[in-house]
Amino acid sequence: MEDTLASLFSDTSRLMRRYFDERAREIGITRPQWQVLTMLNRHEGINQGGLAELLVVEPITLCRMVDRLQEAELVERRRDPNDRRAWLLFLTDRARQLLTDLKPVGEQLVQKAFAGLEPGELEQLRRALRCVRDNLTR
Amino acid sequence: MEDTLASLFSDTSRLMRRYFDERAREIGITRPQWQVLTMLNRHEGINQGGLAELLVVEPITLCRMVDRLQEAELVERRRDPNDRRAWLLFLTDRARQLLTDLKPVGEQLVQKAFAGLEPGELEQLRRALRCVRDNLTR
DNA sequence: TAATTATAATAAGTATAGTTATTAAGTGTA
DNA sequence: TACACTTAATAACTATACTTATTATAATTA
Repeated sequence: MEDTLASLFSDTSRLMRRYFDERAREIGITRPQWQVLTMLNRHEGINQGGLAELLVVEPITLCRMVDRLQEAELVERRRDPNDRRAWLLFLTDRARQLLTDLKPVGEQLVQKAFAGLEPGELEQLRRALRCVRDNLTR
Repeated sequence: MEDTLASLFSDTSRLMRRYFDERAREIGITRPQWQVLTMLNRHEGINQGGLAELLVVEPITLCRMVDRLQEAELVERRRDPNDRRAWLLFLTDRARQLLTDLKPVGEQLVQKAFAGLEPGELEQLRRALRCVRDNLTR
């Protein structure tokens, strides 16, 4: 089996999602939702378009995720006083508690996924991935 | 911005999918469908469970994809004469033509994604990804 | 100022990917 | 042989992610 880079990429990312989701489910959240909350935690008050861009996702995708997160009382939409088209996004207290609970799950995933790789190899991996991301970002 | 490995992984794989899908659409196929056909090309006559395992996907996911591929006359299901529960999968001539048309798309994606990385770096990247995959495979 | 263009959000529709549960058919064992 | 167990496929449901198209509002330009 030749293990092309492309197939290695899709396999590893699917496996990471699967691992995280299995553990996050009992806490009541999915990995993409957790990514939204994490990013929002660092940029509270951002609007949907801006958050979509940070997450490298289409605006409609984020819109639907915010719908569900709002329904779950994890995210609050407030009107932007300066732009009546836009919503500003905020975490609820419940979301902050969830993030605290999920921190060890994320850490364990990273530990398990990258076990056996030296710090230098990890740094090289990070550099290669950044390069790929920049090559494909338009 | 810290660029965690986990977020770099999900960003790069999403960007790769996006790039491929944009170009494959006019040919009338999605990236996961193309992966199914490619794998099937190497393992014609395999059953659905076996193909799902090769693709690191749940059987139900593959089942639905084969439904659509069959509808598009790209895949043919034939009964396994030795196991009446199972289907054996075969490519149609239309699928073979598609694969020929898509080959340069895949090659261009790889070229664009990994531009600027030395052969040694690519080999190291492949090794790291294999390690991650094996760490997470159960 | 009026018309045009751009932007923010979202609707409708489809594909992928997972969950649990079900059906049908093999396999093994008492 | 009869029963339990396993396996192959799939149904129903949900979440993510994309497409094109629409609505409302802002910004720009003629």
